[in-house]
Amino acid sequence: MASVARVLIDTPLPQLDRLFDYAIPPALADQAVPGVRVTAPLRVEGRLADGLVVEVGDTSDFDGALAPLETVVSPARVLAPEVWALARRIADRQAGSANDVLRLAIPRRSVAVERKWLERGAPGEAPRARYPIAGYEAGVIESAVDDAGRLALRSLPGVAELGDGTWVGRWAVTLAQAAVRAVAGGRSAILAVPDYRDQEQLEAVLHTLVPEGVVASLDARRTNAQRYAAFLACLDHPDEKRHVPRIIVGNRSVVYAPAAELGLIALYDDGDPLFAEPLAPYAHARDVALVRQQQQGGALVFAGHTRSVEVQRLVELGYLRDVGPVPLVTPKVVPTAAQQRETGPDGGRVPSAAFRTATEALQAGPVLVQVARPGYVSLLACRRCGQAARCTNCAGPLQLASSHAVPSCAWCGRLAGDWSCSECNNTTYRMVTRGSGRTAEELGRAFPGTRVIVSDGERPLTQVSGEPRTLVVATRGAEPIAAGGYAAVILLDGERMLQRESLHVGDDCLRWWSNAAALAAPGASTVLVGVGGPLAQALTLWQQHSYASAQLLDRRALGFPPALRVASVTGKPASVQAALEALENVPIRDVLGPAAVPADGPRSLDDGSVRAVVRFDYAHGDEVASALRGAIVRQATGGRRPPAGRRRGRPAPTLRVKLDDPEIL
DNA sequence: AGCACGCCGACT
DNA sequence: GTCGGCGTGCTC
Repeated sequence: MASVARVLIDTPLPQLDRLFDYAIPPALADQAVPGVRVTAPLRVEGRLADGLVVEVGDTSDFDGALAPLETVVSPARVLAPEVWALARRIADRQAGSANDVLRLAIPRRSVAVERKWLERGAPGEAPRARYPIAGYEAGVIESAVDDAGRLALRSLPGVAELGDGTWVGRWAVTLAQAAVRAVAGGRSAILAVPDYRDQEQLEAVLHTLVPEGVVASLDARRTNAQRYAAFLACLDHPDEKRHVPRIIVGNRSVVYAPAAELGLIALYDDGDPLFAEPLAPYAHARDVALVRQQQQGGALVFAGHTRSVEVQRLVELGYLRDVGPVPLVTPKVVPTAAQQRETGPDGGRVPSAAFRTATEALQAGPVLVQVARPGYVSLLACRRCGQAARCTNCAGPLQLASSHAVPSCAWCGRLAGDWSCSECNNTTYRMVTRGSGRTAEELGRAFPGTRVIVSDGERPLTQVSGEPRTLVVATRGAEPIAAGGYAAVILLDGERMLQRESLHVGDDCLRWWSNAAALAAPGASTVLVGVGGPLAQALTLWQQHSYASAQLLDRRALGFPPALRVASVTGKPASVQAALEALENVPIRDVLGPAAVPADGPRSLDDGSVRAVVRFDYAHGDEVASALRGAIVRQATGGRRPPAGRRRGRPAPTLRVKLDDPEIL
């Protein structure tokens, strides 16, 4: 019987982010096993901290006398050994705390849910059926799953019908089948998708392939109790003797799911910004998946209609194998030059070629129109001089929520009923961009006898019927699936989407367009309005990987990620300075800044923060992370603290480090 | 975070 | 001579 427990204390303090040894009292000897929640005294007898037993043994490196564990909270082993290894590695890589990672990996405890789980017997039987995975070279995905292959998988465009009349993207069928292959081989699979609409598709397919208890869903749209129940469903019940393989589906944090004997970890559409974790330590799900596959083995699949620059880099390094459909399947995409616009009943927004395509296709089935912005009208400008209308309070852009609404500021929300132009004092404005609501009104007039359905970020639809004379207006990313596929897809706002200023606008647009085009019926046309050049070419030829490859070349030339890595260091000038000094003996490439912060938009202008961006090579990631981590710990312990009187508001960390922040630059 | 230890100014 | 200031450091 082990006498020493190594415990991770549940605390946000960076200086306590290590294991503490405790003596296991004889009374707890058979309960204090790796993975269970415990309470233990810390520093002062009488003060108890929560913690997790990471491992047990008979010796300790600690010089003093070990304090005894106080209690074992529950027999549920919520911290699986492989999840601990992953959390430790990710925390180190991101200059963060393992506790922060585990907050994403383990839901808060719910006593009632846990009791129910413990009382119930262990269910689950592995499916034996095998399904040939269609659309690719025979056996190529199967053997990758069987032999721990690493794939950059080009998903099949198009939609597929399940037995019960629901339709899903064909990508979902491929990934579900790959997961079933893993489970049939006795190992678990993790399938990570950007949002719940993608997740519903995967679940629908899996429902037709495997028995109920095999699939666990860990999505964030549920209450904590539901999430904890789903989490426990992934664990082997204490009474269960054998390991039950499962298919675990979820959003970005599912990459931390407890899955012993992992056969497959797959991400769909890894370029979607939803895979970037907004909570410390800000690890991207793609990176977590890469690390986990290295640690735990099994197959690794990045699937999607587009190729992220990050995955393309790994393909070109030979780390991932590029696998595409056989035979080749490509949607029919027609670019339309911008100048062909004619003024018509639609207000001149839809060029004649696209108009003809839509009119014709509406007789055969539903037509998808993809637009850029949600809501009604997003921006206003002076009717006389064209100057953009801005808030007098914070200079944010003014917007209109409905046709009769008073303009309001998009940033601070202030109403601007008394607006006048800052240039010419004119008080009348006009609309310069049109959202899905406005477009729906216009298109309804342009296509008489047509039913118009709107799907946007606020009210997204999952599925529409295959009825003809249905026009579906959707903002990018909120396109519903049409039964049988759309008879035509019109990508309307390409020009405007490209106007955003960002390092990866091109990648984002190509992703939005490709994902929409993938919803078309076989042989149906997709019209890209008003965009030419390499992006239009990549979409037309359905060669998104070529665009990613060209992007990678650009990034190399510019010294931007993912050609190299970056760390942003934000905080008070003195803290940032100290962090940069900690990097003095680390072979970084260079430091940009520290510059006065334009960091997080209009909110944080007055807090006096600065930000520096450190660029470094992949080979030196560990050194950079540990040096920055040192600076964080030093600043948490050494530095003088705010005066005794407690300050209002949240404590605003004086030093924040983000590695590989996709929003940087 | 808390909380104790530790080495310099006004006090019975 | 001591009581107590909060700067510095530790938490099994």
